[in-house]
Amino acid sequence: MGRQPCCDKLGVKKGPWTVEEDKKLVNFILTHGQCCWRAVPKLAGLRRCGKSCRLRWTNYLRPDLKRGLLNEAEEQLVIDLHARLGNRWSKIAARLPGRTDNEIKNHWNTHIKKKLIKMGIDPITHEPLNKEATPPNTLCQSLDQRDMEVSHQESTKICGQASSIDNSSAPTENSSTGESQSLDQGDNDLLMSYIWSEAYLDDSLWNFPATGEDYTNFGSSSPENYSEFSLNYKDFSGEDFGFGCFSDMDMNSQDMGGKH
DNA sequence: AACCCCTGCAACCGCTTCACG
DNA sequence: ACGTGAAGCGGTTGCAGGGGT
Repeated sequence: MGRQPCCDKLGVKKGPWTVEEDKKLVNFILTHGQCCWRAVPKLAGLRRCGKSCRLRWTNYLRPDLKRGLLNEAEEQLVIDLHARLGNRWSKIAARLPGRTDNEIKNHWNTHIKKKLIKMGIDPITHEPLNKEATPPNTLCQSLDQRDMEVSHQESTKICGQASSIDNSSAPTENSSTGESQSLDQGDNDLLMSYIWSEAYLDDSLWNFPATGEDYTNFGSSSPENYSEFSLNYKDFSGEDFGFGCFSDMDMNSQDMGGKH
C-alpha cells in the first residue's frame, strides 16, 4: 500500500559487486560506521540500493566472517538447531560465529538437505522418511546414526546433551566438508558442549554481532581480527586493497561505534 | 576439444518485523 | 493506538565454474 521501493530503480546497479564497489563500501563503513543503509549508497558514492549494500556487507565484506565450508561441528550444530528452530536462518547463524544466514541457508540447501535425505531423514521434520527402511549410513560418516536419532526424536530436549554427539568417533574423511578447519576435535567437543547449554540458547546472552548489528566495534575486543581481516583482503580478488585504514581502525575502534 | 549438465553461491525480491513520531 | 519508513529475514533466481560425456 503505497510502500516506497527500497531504492529508486533508475540508475541503480544490480548484479555482482565489483572490487571497486567493495572498496567503496568497506571504506565507507569502516570510517563512518553503519548508519542508515538507505543513505549509504549515496554517501559512499555507490549506485546501489541500500538493501544491496547491507547484504553485501553482512554476507561478504564483514571482517569477522569465516570463509570456507562449514566444519563438522558447525554442520552438526546447524542440523540440531534447525531441528529446534526450523528455517530461522538468522537465529541459527547467530549461534555460529562468523557465519551468515545466507551462507547457512545455502549450505543447508546444497549439502545438508541432501545428506539427510540420503540418510533417510526428512530435512524439514527431522523425522525418518521411512521408518522401517532407514538406509545404511553410507554418507556423512561424521553423523552417527544414533546421534541423528537423538536429533530428530529428542530435539526438544536435546539441549544440554551435547555429549551424546560423538564427534570423536568420526573418521577423518568426510564427504563434503572434509577439509580441515580451524577447530580441532577438542575445540569441537567444547563447542558442542557449550552450544547446548541453556546459556548458549538464550538470545539475550549473545553478544556476538548477529546479522544487521553494529560491526563497527568488531575489533575492540579482539584486535587480531583486524590483521586477519587485512590478510584476507590481500587475497581478495588477488589484490591488495590498500586498506591502510585497518591499522588506523585498530587504534580508533572505540570511536567507530558511534553513528552519524 | 567441445558441449552439456549439475552444483554451489552471490544477489535479488518481496514480505514481515521493528522503531519511531 | 495507529501509520509510516527502514531494516531484517527467508525464499528464490541467475550465473559461473567444474565435471562428465
